[in-house]
Amino acid sequence: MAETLNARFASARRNAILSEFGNLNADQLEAVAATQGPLLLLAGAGSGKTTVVINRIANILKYGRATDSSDVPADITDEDADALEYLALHPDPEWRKQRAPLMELEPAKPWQVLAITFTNKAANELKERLARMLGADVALDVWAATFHSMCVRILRRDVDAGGVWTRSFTIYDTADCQSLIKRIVKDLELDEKSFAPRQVMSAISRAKDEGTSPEDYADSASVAKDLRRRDIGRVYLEYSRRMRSANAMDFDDLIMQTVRMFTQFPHILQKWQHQFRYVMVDEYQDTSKLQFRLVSLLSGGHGNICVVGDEDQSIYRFRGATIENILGFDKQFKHTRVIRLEQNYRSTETILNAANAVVSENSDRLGKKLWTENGAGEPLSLHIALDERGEADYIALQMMKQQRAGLAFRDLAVLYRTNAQSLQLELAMKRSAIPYRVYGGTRFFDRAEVKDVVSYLAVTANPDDDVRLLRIINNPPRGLGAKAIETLVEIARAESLPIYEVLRNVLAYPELSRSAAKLASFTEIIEGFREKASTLRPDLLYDEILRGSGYIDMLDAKPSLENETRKENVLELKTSILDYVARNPDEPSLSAYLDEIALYTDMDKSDGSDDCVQLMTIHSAKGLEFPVVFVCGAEDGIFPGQRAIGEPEEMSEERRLCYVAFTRAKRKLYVTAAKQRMLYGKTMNNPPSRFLDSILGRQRE
DNA sequence: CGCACCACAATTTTT
DNA sequence: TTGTGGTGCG
Repeated sequence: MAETLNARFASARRNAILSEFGNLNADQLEAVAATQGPLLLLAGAGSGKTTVVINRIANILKYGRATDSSDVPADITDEDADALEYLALHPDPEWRKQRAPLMELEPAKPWQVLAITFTNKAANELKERLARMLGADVALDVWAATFHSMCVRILRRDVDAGGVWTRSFTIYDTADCQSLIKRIVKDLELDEKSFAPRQVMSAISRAKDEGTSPEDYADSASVAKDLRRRDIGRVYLEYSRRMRSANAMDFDDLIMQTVRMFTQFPHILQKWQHQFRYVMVDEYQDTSKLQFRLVSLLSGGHGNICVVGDEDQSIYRFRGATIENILGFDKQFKHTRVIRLEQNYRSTETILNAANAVVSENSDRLGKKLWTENGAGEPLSLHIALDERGEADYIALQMMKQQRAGLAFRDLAVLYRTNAQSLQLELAMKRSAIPYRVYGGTRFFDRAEVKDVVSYLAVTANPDDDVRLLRIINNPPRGLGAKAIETLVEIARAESLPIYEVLRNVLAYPELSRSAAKLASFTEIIEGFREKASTLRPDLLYDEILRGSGYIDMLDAKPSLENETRKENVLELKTSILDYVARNPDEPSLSAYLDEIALYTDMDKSDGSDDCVQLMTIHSAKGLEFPVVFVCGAEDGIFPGQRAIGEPEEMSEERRLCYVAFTRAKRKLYVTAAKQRMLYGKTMNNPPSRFLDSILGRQRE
């Protein structure tokens, strides 16, 4: 008797709760309800994935595990079950509120929910949507973050346990790391041509991803008698040393050191495992091995791990992402439930068929077929122009047509494989007077002048930051010659000290006597900033730095158009500091601001407000949608790229990239190519993309 | 120390 | 073709 009441109650409870999440299809509801244990959510493009993620979190926060458990309170009655059954059918808010306690089963606190996203932008959107649903106070306490920002938060609390880094460690961006590597390659007297910073860095990055230490790396090289690997191992070792000495971490370190800390100190791991009752990872198809390790560690306490992704949209292999994570999830986590979201709400049948046709040639898939109720819609337009200029003009012409037909410019997007293709498109937009915006390209924080002034801030926060210190020690010029700086660096190396330590005791080194006065005056400037940093608000400190360093004076000294732009950028940084201060009025700190800009390249003013057509690479279009999409450069050699042809793995990724490109379109898709194209000063005659054959159902021999 | 000139390379990119 | 980075000269 009690048995049936309990079952009736649990089932009614589930229905009552789910009735609150209207507008979801059966699969989506299933996903929202599945709160416990490992869950693999295969969400095709345009399948309402984000909505499901938001609602699932809301369910966890409001009702805990109630929709996924047969546990019921001991003292329930038939009336209670009746009430819930009534609620499932009659969405009366008053009633619902009254009966809420009946529906709850250990609701989670906001800070017990961890939602890892691919970008900061996505994390913010998640928080905003949660705030609208549940209130800002709840949303703010949910851990919605990228892998990197989550790790920073964790490390800032606990990293000092290891005794290597302090909690005020500095984050190096890619350019900082490359300049360090370049210096090391020089110092080790390796050939700078065959050890390009870029390549060395990606080798080191791969080693870190595989959990290989510098020592192991060098060992494996000597076993294999691989000379190049041995040398890279030497660079890797020295790189790690100097990063530690500078109290700095690169992006990979943020994750690797978190994993290391967790393995080394089980009590720290347990603390975090305990905190995160629910762990969610979005864009799981683009996670790396190291990230997988981190996810398994973090979710190892409660075992509630939900990953969301689409193996057909895995497009970041070049960056260490491994599609194996999503393909093997159900083997890594026992008793995984798999839910597929295959109904597409975004595109027409025509568009989906084209996308499916291309990606269905891949073998590394879990299998999934998108379908839609949207109907066939407009036919695809394929256009092969004479050259890239003709292609761009065709696109501009079609854009004008679409606009006359009633679409806004912002509804139109051009997607290309490589940034180099944007130039001709821009020119065509200009010729046709179409307002446009190019996404990507050089970012604000990558500009030299911005890096300079940020370096002043960074050195003020952490004077052991050698890379940034070297960037500014003679910038603006202070009469320090290359040899003086070289001597300084050598002393620091010989003594295994940060450069700044040598500077502080400059008089103790006779080799530096000739430049001692100049070095001391630099040290004095920095000391002055450091003193002020403890009392001054970051924006005021910044004013002080611009003046005290002589940077603004330097720009003013030689008025030119270029220097005007630089000054604008330097002042724009102040805007960003002020913005940070406004968002953190209680305790604005310099180091927290530096964290933010290290992890936030996305200061991009995303004005959806101005009416421009949008030009971007396919990669940066991931997650976006547009009524009309132009995919250009559909030629073998461009898309798929030359490097991918003949490489099955790479070809798979290019097909997925094509799938991503096509599924951005809601109503109409254009695919264009050029018979002849100038690239890097060379004219090439590329055949039309093999992807066109897939779309048209043709075989190529 | 700054500027001019030449060589050279060059998917995709967020953190 | 374009941009960047290194070298050499004034």
